[in-house]
Amino acid sequence: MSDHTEPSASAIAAWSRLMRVSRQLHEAVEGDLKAAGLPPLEWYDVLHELATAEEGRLRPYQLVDRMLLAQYNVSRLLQRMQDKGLVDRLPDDADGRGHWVAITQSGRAMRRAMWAVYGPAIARLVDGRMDEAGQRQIHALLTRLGQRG
Amino acid sequence: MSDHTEPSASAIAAWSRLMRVSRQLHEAVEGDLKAAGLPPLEWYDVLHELATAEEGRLRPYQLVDRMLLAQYNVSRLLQRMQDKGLVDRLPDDADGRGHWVAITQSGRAMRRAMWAVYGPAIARLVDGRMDEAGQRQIHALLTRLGQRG
DNA sequence: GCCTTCTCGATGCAACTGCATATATGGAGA
DNA sequence: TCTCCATATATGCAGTTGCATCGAGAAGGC
Repeated sequence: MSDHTEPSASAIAAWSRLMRVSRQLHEAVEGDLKAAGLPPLEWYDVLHELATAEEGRLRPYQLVDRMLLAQYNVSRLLQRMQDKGLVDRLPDDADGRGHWVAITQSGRAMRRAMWAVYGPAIARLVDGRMDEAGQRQIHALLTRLGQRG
Repeated sequence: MSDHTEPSASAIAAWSRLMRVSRQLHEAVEGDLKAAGLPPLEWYDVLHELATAEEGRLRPYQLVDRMLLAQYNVSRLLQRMQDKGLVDRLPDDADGRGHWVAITQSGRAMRRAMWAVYGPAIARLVDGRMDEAGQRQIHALLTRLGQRG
């Protein structure tokens, strides 16, 4: 589709829009959470992954894979969340190198509290601006962009 | 389009895909730049804004507006870039509170060097994965999402 | 068993960010 | 002019990130 060196004008336009809009929307949600005295979005992602995982627990490396976060970043994020009592670390009897990270009751409550802000934000920013057909279209197009190949 | 509280399933799907793919692509480009020993993407944005501005210069607050960055962040980013000789600060005779930030020759060279990596990355990640029709479509849809309203 | 290599996770240090606030000038109005 | 508020930019401090590396256990070959 190109000489693989100089991007097309339409690719540059799509790229810039993607970078700008995604950051803008991300910050809008972060702002809502902060205004409600809640922790950042990535805490929600962790809690969500854990809550929907088998037995409410995952190994840290699984979180690294699912969240596209650096390993050291996950390590410290979990430490902070544990300090707040939202997750627990439990030994993994089958693998002495690591441990399980399990969501606590307090963590489940925090997930609900965050969703009470996050959900309406998505409703406002996405449902409020685009009908379902557009949403499906953008989902499909972004999926193509995310495909490595 | 909704009760403005609970987002639709398609909105959640579009949202997650947007957050995930934009971050993934951003990191891919940052990785390319880092591998080439070049500074981060936002340095390119500053250099681009300055290079295309009247007389190659802008006031810091104009960069804040165009780049959706926090004021204190721009202040320090410019300091770092000045330390590397990529921009200069010049007094603004008409407004003693601030100053002009001007791109240097070295800054223009850095912009070219970064584009030599950035451009091909966009070509690979966008042109390589989607034809022009798709690119235009995603641009249009994202523009709608970015519209406050 | 023993060695080598790989995987999992944590951490010291430097760089960067966010928040609150400081400094200085501009501008409007009494 | 003097006062008061707004705008432009910088900065101290605490919290977070990135990078490199470390230590410990797992896994495979011999």
